[in-house]
Amino acid sequence: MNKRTILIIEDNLEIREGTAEILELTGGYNVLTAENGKIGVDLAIKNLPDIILCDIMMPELDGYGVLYMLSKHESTMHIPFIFLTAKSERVDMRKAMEMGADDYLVKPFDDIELLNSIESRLRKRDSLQSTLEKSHTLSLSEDDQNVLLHELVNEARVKIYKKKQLIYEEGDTPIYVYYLLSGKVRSFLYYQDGRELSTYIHTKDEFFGYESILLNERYTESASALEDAEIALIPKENFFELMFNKPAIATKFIKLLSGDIKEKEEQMLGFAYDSVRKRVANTLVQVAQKTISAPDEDEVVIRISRDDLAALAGTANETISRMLADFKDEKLIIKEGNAIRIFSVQKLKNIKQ
Amino acid sequence: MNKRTILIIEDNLEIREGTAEILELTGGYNVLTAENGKIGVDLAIKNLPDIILCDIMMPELDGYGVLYMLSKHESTMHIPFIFLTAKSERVDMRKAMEMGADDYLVKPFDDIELLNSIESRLRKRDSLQSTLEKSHTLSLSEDDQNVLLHELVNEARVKIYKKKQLIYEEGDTPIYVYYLLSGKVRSFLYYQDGRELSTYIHTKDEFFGYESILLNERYTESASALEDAEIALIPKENFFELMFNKPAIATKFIKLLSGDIKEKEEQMLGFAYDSVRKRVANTLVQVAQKTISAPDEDEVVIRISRDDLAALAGTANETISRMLADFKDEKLIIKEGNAIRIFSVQKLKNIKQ
DNA sequence: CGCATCATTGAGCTCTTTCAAACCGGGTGG
DNA sequence: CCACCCGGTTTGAAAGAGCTCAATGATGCG
Repeated sequence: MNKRTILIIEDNLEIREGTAEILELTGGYNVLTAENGKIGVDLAIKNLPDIILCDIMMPELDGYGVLYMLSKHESTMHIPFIFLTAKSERVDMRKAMEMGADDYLVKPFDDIELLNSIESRLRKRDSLQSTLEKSHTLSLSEDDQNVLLHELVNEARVKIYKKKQLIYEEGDTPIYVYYLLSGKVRSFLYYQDGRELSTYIHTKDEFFGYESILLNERYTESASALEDAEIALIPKENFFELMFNKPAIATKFIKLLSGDIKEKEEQMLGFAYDSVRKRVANTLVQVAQKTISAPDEDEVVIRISRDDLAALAGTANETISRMLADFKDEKLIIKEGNAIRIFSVQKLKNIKQ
Repeated sequence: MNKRTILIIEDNLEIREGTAEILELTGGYNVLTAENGKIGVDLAIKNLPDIILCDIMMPELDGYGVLYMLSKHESTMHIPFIFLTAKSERVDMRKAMEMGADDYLVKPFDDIELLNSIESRLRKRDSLQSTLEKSHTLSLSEDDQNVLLHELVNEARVKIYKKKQLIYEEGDTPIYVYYLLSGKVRSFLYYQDGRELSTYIHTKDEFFGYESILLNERYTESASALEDAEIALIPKENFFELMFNKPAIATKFIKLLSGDIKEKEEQMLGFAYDSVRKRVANTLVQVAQKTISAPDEDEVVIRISRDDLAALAGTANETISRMLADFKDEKLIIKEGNAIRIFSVQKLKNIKQ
C-alpha cells in the first residue's frame, strides 16, 4: 500500500513540527503541515490527505471553520478528521463531534494515543470503502450470480403458454423479461408479405426478450410458444435493478448479448450462402440440439410442424417436405407419425451443400 | 425516508427506557433495546439498526465486547456506534475510540447532546454512502460517459490502415478494441469455400471488434479497411477497466450490443426473403448512409468495388453488375468512373421486391 | 504502352419457389 | 358407424431467379 498522507493543521510551530516528526518517524506517514486554517483547507483540497489532524484555536480560520469548509467539499468531506486541542471542556468536545469530527484528542496527548487514534480512523475508513466497493464489483462468483438470478426468477409470476400462443408481438412495449422454465419458444420476425422468419429457439433455463428491454424500445420481433411452455415473467424494474446494481449480472448479459451476435452472424452466413438443403439440415440440427438433454446424444426425436421448420430455415414448407423426403431416402431420418427421428445429428450436421 | 432504527444496549432499566422514550418521541426513531451485551449483539445482527448506542459496563458482555463482536461482522461493522457511559476517565474514552467507536457520550448527558450526536453520525454515514454509490451507478451523464470514452480513445495508439488491409482475422486473439477515427472498415465472415460475407460497415466514431473481447474468445469474424482508415487501438485492459468500474459505460455497450442484434436480425430477414435485387438496393443504401454526413442527404456518391458490394449483399459480383445496370436504366443511379452516384437514397430504399 | 485488375455481358443450367392438386389422419356430426 | 371436413403434409409441373463459366471491355498503374 502507498504511504498514507496526514495533514496537520496547527498554529503552534513547536507542536506542529513535533507532531509531524513523530508521525513521519514512528508512524511512517507522509506529513503535510499548515500553520493556519486557511492554508490547511487549501492544502487539504489540493492534496486530499488520508487523514487530517487539526487544532481548534487558530488565527485566520479556527478548527471548526476548517471542518465546516472541508465538509462542504465533495472531495474532502469524507476524510477522517481528528481534533487536537487544549480545550478539554465537554461543550467543546460535543460541538466538535456534532460537527462531524471523527475523534477528539485533548492536549497534551501521548504519541501512542495519537498514533492509535489515527490508525483506528484509517482502519475504519478502509474497511468501509472496501466493503462498499465489494458490493459493486464483478467479484460475484458464478454461484452468487446464479443465486441472484434464481431469486429474480423465483419471485416472478409464472405463466403457462399453450403451443402456438403468442407471448409478445412486434410493436408491443416490453414490460417483462422472460425466463423459460420448460417447453420451447421461438422468436421470429415478420416479412412484409406476412411470412415469418424464426431467429431463435429458446429452451429451458434461458432468458429471452431482453434486447428490447435493454434498448428501452418496443419489440421489433415477436415470440410464440413452439410447444406448451412455462414461463417466468420478470418485471422489467426488478430486472433493471439487479442489472444496474450488480455489475456481475450486467457482465453476464453482456456476454449473452455478445454470444447472440456471433450466433446471428453465423446464421446470416448460412442464409446468404447455404443451399436450402443445407439450411434445412442445419435447422433440424438446431431443433435437435434444443431438444436433447445430454450434449452427446446423437439419435433424437423431434416434433415440429413443417411450417415451423420452414420459418426457421427461411424457406417454403413444400421445400421442407421435399428435403425431409430426401433425407429419409438417404436414411438420415425417418418420419414417425408427426414426429421426426433423426438417426444421427452429427451426420446431418456434416451434410455438404 | 424510512424511520431510522436505533438499538440501545444498556443494563440499567431506567436509563434504557428513558432513553428509548426520548428517542422515540423527540427523535421519531424506531427503537430497539437490549438489556445486556449478548442480547445486543444478537439484535444488532438480526435487525441491522442504523445506529447503536451502547453502555460500557454491563453484565454478560461489556460494551467493548459488543463493539468487538460487531466489528467482526461484515454486516454490522459499519453501523455507527456510540458509547453512552459513566466512565469519564480519559483512558476509557481513548480505549473506546481506538476500538473504533464513533462517539463517546459521558453520562449524565442532555437529550440534546444525545440527539445531536446521533444526527451527526447518521448524517456522516448517509453522505459517505451516497457519494460512494454515486461513483458506482449509471448516473453518469451522457457527456461524462463521452468524456471517459474520449479519454480512452485519446490515450490509445492510432494506426493507419490502407484500403484492403486486414485489421484482424478470424482465429486471432483479441488484444484491442478498435475505434474508428476516419475511413471505413468492414467486418466479414468467410464461408467454407472462401467467399466472404460482410456483416457490417463501420464508420467514423464507431467502436468495433468488441464482441469477441467481451466474450473473451478468439475472433470469429475478420475486419479489413474498406478505404484508408485511422484507427485508435484501445488496449483490452483499459477497456475492461472502464467497463467494469463504470456501470454507465457497461450500459452503453449493452445498448450497443442490443442494437447490433436487432440490426443483424433485420439483415437476416433480408437474406432469407429479399430478392437479390432488393438486397443489392439495400446494400447501396447501407453504404450511402455510412458515407453521408447529414442524415437527410438524398443524393450520394459512393466509391466501392463490385466485390465489396457482392460480399455485403451476399451475392456474386456479376449479379451486382447486372443489378447496377438495371438501376442505371431505371435512372436510380449513374456510374461516374469507379464511383456510383445515387440520385435518391429514398427511392432506392423503397424498391419493391 | 502493356499488364493486371476490375467490370460487364451472354448463355446455359440448377435450384427453389409457386401454384395446384392430391393425400392423410383424426375428429365430428348425422 | 361412416361420410365428411379440416388442417397439415406431400407430390407434380412449370416458371423464374440467380449462379457459374467464359469471353470481352474498361481502367488504371508502373
